[in-house]
Amino acid sequence: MALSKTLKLATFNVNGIGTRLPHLLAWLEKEQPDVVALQELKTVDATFPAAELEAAGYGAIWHGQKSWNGVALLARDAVPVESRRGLPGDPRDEQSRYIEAAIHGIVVAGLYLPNGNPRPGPKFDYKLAWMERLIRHARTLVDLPHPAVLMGDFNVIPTDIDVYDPKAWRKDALIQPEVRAAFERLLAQGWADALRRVSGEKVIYTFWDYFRQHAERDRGLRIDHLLLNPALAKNLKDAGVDRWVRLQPKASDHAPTWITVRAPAGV
DNA sequence: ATGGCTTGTCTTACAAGA
Repeated sequence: MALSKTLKLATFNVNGIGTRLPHLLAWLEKEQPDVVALQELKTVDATFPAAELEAAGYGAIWHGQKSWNGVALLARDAVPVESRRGLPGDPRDEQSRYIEAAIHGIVVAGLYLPNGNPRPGPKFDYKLAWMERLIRHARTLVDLPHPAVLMGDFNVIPTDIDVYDPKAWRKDALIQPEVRAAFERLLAQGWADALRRVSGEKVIYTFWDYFRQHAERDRGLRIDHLLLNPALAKNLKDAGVDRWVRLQPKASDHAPTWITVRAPAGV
């Protein structure tokens, strides 16, 4: 038997793939992830940089949108086999926030959960409704015999240790009790929060805003998550955040967040 | 309570982000 192979899965909110392509390519080259979920492409399908990613060794599928949102999945030396784009449950929803594919033997859901500010208001209502649709769809994935991951920018601060100053954020949509409760209900289906599972109670941030040198001062939030179904969680090896990407000039406000897993049998 | 900064856009102001 061959030694079991390790796969690295990562999520990265690029905050505009047009501006951030050099950062993305440098990160791919250095860290060599096998599976990547991207959020906030902020570009239409026609201008997604598929050729540049192909040249870097990555097959891709993407769901763009003018100016806002937009998600993609990348596969190193492979092409993602798309199973879904867009969450079921609201045919009128035109925001590009969900894409799903089979990659290297894993069901991979890449998501960009709505921010929800300002609150209260229609954007917060949309966030809560989107979370209900995610919970309903995730129910169909969690008990699969195949490994599955939900990864992306969840725009949810799960607990007070996931924010540098809970009081400063207490009115924000990312920290509201009903948002946290919905995230807890998602986890309660059987999903493992991989960063927490690996790191215990350690403080981990994945986002630092552009104000007051928050990145350099490490005043951040943990809002990018990788949730693993039981079939994948049993293969979890390690997890982390590539904070060095956030400290580059002209960086996204998010850093790539990753796990390593033992590859599924037959991959 | 606000603003601080960054992105993309039918740009020189605005909406949206978190």
